[in-house]
Amino acid sequence: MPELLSRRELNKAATRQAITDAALTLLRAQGPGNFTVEDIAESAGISRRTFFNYFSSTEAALASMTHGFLDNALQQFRQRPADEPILESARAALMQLADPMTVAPLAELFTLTQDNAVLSRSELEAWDHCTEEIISAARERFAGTPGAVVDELYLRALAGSVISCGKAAMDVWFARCGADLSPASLAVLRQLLIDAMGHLGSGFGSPVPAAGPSATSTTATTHLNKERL
Amino acid sequence: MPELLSRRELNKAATRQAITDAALTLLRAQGPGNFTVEDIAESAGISRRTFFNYFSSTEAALASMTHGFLDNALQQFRQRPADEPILESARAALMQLADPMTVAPLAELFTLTQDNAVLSRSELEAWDHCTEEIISAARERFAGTPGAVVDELYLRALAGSVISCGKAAMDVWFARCGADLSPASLAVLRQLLIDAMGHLGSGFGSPVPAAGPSATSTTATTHLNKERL
DNA sequence: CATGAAATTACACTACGTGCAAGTTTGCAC
DNA sequence: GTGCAAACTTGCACGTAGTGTAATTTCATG
Repeated sequence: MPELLSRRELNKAATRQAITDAALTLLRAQGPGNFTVEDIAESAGISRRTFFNYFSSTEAALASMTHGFLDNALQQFRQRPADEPILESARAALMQLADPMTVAPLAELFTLTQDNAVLSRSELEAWDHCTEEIISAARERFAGTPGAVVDELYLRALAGSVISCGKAAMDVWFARCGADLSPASLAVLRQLLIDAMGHLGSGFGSPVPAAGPSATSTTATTHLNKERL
Repeated sequence: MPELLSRRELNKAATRQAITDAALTLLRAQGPGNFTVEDIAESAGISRRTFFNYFSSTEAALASMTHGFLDNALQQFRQRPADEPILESARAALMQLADPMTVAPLAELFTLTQDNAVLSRSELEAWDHCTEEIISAARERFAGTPGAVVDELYLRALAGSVISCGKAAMDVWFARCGADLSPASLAVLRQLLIDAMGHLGSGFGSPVPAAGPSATSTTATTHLNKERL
């Protein structure tokens, strides 16, 4: 009776989930750096060795949330029509992130680890990994148009900049709203993402975001400054 | 007889240098991950414990080169006139990197570590650290103009994008030219940096770099593709 | 149920990173 | 120079990370 997912795969998924849950619980309770892999394993009901069969480190286990978050955005990007301007595709993909269910784990993770060097390092790695995937996705898209010569520099500079803008928007949002997930807060995040992509699309011509033809960009970002960054 | 640098500081600088030299030598000889901190310490003529008084890990010792490299660029940025367009300042600062003496250590480090996860992680951290510093520098610059409201999102998105473009240019350059430090190769790097900043300044409007008013941008980047990335 | 593949586990081992308490070097005042 | 205090180095011990290996258990399939 072959189901969609075999027993083995279900077990693995459950174990994986148990590990990340246990890691997050311990992070909440003890704070970063105050618990060991053994603690996680015990809390997840597995052996220390099994933990390492799933993740190479504590940080990797926690960063899997960020990976899931970014994979979500990447999936959105891949589904955009190929003839759409690429910056518009990126904007639309990033917009999907301003969803309560999506950002919630990342927001908490951010607040819990923002002052921890070794953990933010894994976050960096996750963003970088996403950049590489965007490069692949964009390369495939351009390769679809026949006869086009793909400029590797263009791809990499673009993908890196898009990710940087997404990261900048989230950083500012976290600094401004903390872990607030209210509709108003998420609206701020959306506007920040729009504004950041607006800056990118207009070549960073002016610190005051010029309202694009399609974006009714209220200058919500220019009124607040001196945030805790 | 108080010299410019006291004996203590000279000794520390020498030890620090001995450590990084030893680490680089071992990296060349054994390859990444095939030597220990103890090996470095012995090669540098110090104890294992002393190594950790200077660097928190092997990767940190090696990443100090990248830090020096990027600090150089940052210094250039800070020296640009405050009324200059900020993207032009960034372009000028990045241009300083295309200097044989400056890129040589970084180029070698890159070729030696490009397929090593744990080492490139430290490189990422160095670039991120530089981003934060650029944000500070740019914030100070804008704060200089009286009455200006500093848009934190603009700052962070801009700094991140500039760094991403610099990184993209170096990545493409390494992929294309390897560790070649000939004048021709460095000219390629300069052109890549110019083109990347051109893309950024024009809002990534077209994959073909539009020759800016001041840049005689031959489209050197569009002819080659399928590089080993 | 029998059999083999896949996953978990215990165990051992190397290396990392740090606290601590010595010992050594340097700077400074007398 | 002598003495002293601060800075630096070193050895030691300890807990933890991460990995290889071999034995054991769990699952799928005939």
